[in-house]
Amino acid sequence: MNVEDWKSQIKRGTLEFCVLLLIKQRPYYGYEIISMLEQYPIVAAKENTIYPLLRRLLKGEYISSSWQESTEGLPPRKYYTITEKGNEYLNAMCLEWDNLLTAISEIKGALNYG
Amino acid sequence: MNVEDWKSQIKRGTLEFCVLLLIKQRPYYGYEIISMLEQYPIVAAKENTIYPLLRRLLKGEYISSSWQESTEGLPPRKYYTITEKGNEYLNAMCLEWDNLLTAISEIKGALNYG
DNA sequence: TGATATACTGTGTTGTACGATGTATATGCA
DNA sequence: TGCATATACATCGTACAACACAGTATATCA
Repeated sequence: MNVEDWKSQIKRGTLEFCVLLLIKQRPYYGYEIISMLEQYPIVAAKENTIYPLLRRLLKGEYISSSWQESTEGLPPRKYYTITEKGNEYLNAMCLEWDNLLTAISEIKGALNYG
Repeated sequence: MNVEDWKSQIKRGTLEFCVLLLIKQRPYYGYEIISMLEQYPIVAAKENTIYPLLRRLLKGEYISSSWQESTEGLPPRKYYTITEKGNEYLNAMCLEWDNLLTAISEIKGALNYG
């Protein structure tokens, strides 16, 4: 039990949240998601985490996928698009995320006024 | 995979964070922590979650405990106090928590400007 | 031959949340 | 006496996401 372990635990759920927030914006392909998240070490994750996550979201029909040929002779890319079900899921997540921020903020506040 | 599952996942790490934030304020006993967290459904947890968590924190020496007799004939209470090591751990968590909020905020921001 | 970018797969481990259940003390009610 | 309720702590087993480690495959460029 240390801060590194905690950072790994805190990603549970948050990673899924981040990925859906990205895909809601526009279609993303897997490698692109990994690169985007790398910018933020606290939510960075490698292939062995992101691809299973994308597969779970596909299976739950929160996202859909389609292959696109690359223009520069690169391997084709699988683009992921959010579905209507995914949008509803994400909206529910956003509400719960706000609840979480409120809860932690108030618990922290008790440190000053409790 | 649904919002209820996600709420359970999001508690990973956050619960530990909340418990330490509470205990930093003043000594708390287990049942009191459970009652406090019940006020916020997103971080609410039962005995089977909180007591193992407290035992892990004790084992890691992030908190210490002492039994106190109850004044009204109720069962004795085990009070938990944060240690110096626990304070350092909590400070590191606070920094990472801010990183997380920044990351999610910027990823959300990409929805508007990206 | 090697590096880089893209894209996906598989095995096994770890650790936390949580369902279910148990132990124990004291009060209140019929 | 019997039963419910509140308080207070504990144990057992399961599910699952993150992740370490490793591998497969295509295509470009030096």
